[in-house]
Amino acid sequence: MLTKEQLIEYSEDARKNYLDHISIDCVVFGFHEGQMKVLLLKPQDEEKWLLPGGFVMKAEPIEMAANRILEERTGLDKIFLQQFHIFGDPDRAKFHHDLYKDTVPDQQNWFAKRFLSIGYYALVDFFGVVPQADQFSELCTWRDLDDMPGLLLDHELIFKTALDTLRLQLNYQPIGYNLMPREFTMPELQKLYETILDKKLDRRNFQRRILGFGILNRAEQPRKGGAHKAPYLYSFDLDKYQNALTEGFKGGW
Amino acid sequence: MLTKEQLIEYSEDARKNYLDHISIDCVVFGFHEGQMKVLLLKPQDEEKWLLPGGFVMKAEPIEMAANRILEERTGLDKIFLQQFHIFGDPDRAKFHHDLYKDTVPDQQNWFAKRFLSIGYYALVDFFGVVPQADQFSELCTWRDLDDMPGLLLDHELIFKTALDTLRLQLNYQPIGYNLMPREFTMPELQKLYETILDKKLDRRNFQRRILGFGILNRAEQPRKGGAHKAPYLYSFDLDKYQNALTEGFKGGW
DNA sequence: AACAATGGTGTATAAAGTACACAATTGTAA
DNA sequence: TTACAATTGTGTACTTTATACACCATTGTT
Repeated sequence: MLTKEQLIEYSEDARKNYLDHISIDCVVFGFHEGQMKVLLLKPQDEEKWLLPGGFVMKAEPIEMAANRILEERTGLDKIFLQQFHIFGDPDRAKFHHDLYKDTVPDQQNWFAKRFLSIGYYALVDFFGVVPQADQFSELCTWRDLDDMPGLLLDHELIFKTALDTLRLQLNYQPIGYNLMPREFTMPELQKLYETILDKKLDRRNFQRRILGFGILNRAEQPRKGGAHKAPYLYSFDLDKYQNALTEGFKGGW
Repeated sequence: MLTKEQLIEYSEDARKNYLDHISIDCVVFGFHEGQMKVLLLKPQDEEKWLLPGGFVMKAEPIEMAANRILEERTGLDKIFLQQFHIFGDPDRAKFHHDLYKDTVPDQQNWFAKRFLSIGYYALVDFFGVVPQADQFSELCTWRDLDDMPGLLLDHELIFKTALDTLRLQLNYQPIGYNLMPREFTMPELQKLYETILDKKLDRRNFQRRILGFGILNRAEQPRKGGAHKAPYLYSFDLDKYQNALTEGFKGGW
């Protein structure tokens, strides 16, 4: 929790630089060891957590704002971002207002405003991220999708909406380039799909379908060294992948 | 075009009642005589047209704002609305700013601000709508989808995005309840789909697919009186329709 | 050498999508 | 009255896609 003075200083700064009433919240997905991860912040002196978020500078395109905000949290630039919804309930963000309402007048508290929040989801390379807390938080870290803590404000809703959108996208767009390492095996990619969809897929049918999309290149050499049969390594054909992103697939899972 | 005084008065009013920096633009689709229609406004002294739009009151949920704005333009209440994107380019709405920049100082011109616009599309009953121009416009009327005039600002982009979204929704959601009269024939419904998708569909396969969704009731009596064979009349089963809206279909066209 | 675990490939079957044919009804023209 | 065009209802063969399941190959372990 900020001191009264810190809050007022932050507020003055924000009033100068940021658009009123607009915030951005991001659901950052990563994938590691067969687990879907979400980047979360733990505010100081709070039980519940928050999605990484921020504000839009007065002359900044919103997509650029989302990128800037996530670069601060992850160290990554040029993140794959997808705007998915705007959350505009008048009471969605009374939290910071209530927190300080007795000590700081609303005029001086940037957070006392009503905020509409633009929801972005991001797909990022787990290993590329160096989580970095912001000034309100004591912790910024990955959390497993099936071990999510409670979230403040309406961030549960934002998260859930992002996940639903991602699942829908899976039906008509390729997913994975931003989440997988450069080279990966078919079972690894399948695990990603299974994690996002939260259900088992048939190994053989998955392989046929994915290969049918025609966006993968198979490496000459299989991966050696592990136990069991050596699996082939695949990588995304970026040209065809980008094309599939724009054109879209048919059908559903 | 407003006079200087009108603009200043409007601006004072708006500053009091509306959220800064946020606007709403709506793409209202109707269907009549086998043609897809969009509700457009023709501003005074302008060649190009605009989508109906407005602002969000300080304590008003955004969905309610969209509803209020459209009620003013159409006379309809409880409109089927779908938020589909937020348009946030910093330069997207410099139009009204430029128009008055020499006569009204930015401080007094509500339109001189930067606006992020929330895009909603609406599906409405063509006959239920009584188009009503706003104070900036000389005309509010339906335009054919294939006879669209030029649009101001980024409204071409907003319109196009809405149409793309609608086409996508067609793949996994029922469409039609809000666009068709209570009773309609299968060829009439097919025409709606063909118009939205802008392509011919096979009559027999369309019928099978639509009936397969299980959201239609067939009336006892076919429609009499027309030339040619009397077609059956169908209506949507609202319960099943609503359920399909939530649950969604599979596959694509 | 047998075995468990994993991965690659194939095949039979079911479901869905596509293409097309034919019969029924109704108004119009000959 | 009859032939015809236009429109609608229904069926059927074919193709493509989805699903379920079987078999073999490779590698480390026992």
